Amino acid sequence: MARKVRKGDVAADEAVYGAIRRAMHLGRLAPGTKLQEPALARVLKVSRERVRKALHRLVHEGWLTAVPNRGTFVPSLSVAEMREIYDVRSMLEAAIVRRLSEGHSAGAARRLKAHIADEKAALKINDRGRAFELSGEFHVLLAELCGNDELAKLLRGLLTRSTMHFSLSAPQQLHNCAGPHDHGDIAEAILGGKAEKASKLMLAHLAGLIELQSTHPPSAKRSDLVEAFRGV
Amino acid sequence: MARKVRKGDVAADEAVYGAIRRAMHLGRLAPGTKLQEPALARVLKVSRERVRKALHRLVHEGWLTAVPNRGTFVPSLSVAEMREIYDVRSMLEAAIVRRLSEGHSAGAARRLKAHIADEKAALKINDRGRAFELSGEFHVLLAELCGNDELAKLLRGLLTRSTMHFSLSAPQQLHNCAGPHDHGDIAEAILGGKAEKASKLMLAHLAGLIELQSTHPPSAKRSDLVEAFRGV
DNA sequence: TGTTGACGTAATGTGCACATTATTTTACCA
DNA sequence: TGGTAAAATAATGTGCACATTACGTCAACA
Repeated sequence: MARKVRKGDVAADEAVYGAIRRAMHLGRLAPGTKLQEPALARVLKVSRERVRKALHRLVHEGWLTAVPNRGTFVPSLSVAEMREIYDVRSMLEAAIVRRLSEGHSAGAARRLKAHIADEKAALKINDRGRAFELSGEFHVLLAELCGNDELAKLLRGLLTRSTMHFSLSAPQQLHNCAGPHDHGDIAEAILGGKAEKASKLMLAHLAGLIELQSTHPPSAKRSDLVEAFRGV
Repeated sequence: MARKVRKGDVAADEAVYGAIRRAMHLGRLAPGTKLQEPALARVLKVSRERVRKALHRLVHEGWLTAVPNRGTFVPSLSVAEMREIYDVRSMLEAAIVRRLSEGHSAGAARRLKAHIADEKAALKINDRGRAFELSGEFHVLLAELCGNDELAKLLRGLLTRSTMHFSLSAPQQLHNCAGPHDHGDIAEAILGGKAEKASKLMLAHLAGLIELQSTHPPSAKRSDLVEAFRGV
């Protein structure tokens, strides 16, 4: 990040924004942690204003919660909120797989097969981190294959928010999806044109994720900022 | 708005944000209009920093588009983007009415009936503005009746974005919904427990809206800022 | 006359200093 | 010793001044 800072440097903004998001995604920032602007500016080696801008953006996007004159905090997503998000995802993703089952391009089928192969490979060599990442991207991929950018963007936001409190609690020993072969089954149903089956499988898959996450209540301990942003 | 500006004054921020959103909703700001910070600060009688904050928020929420070192502009929503948004709405709202048809509380039924009555009353006395407002709220109401806050919040964003380029082009002589009795029919199907029929009606309703909006291409003329924010 | 170049003006982006508020520490008293 | 209040400290919020960039104007030249 040792670049010359010029006017309108969107890369620096993105770097700060990305660093915080990455730290959250890696589970380095426990819910309830206060993100102090001076401390963050020191750790990330940027000005306080840049930190402020990134924090405001993250608040607007729902990643963080701001309390006036108090500061910005990592939210403690309740189980109820999580269930609501999964509920919305169920509506959208059921419609997505149904639509894909009823018709998709040859390129879509190829990308889908390639992704499933990647996931299996990652599981085979026991690469937890990669498998976790890919399992999340699977759901985004399905949205992208519909050819609707708005849909993909929306689902990406829902996915990251729904997996947030999960990855915040215990990201090391988790797998992003209940059954490792769930994705393969869903893809198979889509490629076979079985709309109802694909829809049912997706709903069951998401229901399984809710159960899995509900059993992992997030811990209450606060995180240290210097530790959290080590190498992100 | 003649208040003493104190530390952490969230009301002032909200006022600026609301003024811009209201001006857009009223169709005062034509697509392509540049929102200059000094001019806005003069018109709204606030500091430039406050305007900047509001603009950044509106950009992050998708209402405006920012070009680095160039400024912030009222976006020209293409027909393709509009269709994508309506596509997502179709997925969600079909699921919503299906769910409501399969079961809802007595209070939900009462609120739904009351809303339909309000809409009919507004149409009867030919109150275009009120009818326009209510017709939009109908869709949000359905989401709210599901008891899922995340869902309602999401749909509200989609609704405002989808009606944006419409209200930007010719908001005066428009009705927000294709058939004036569409909402009544949908509500009737929901209250009668006819899930499939309600779903079909909603999809047809949204399809009609797309057609209606596709025939109204937004004008290309720029807006004057002092004129746009008169009394908002 | 059309085009290109430089210059002046005005906008955006950023860091800094200060005001205000919250939090912690400390001292004092019952 | 426990509790309360006040002062010190540190954080957030805001306006301002300056640097940088884009845009419009005008003149010179082919």
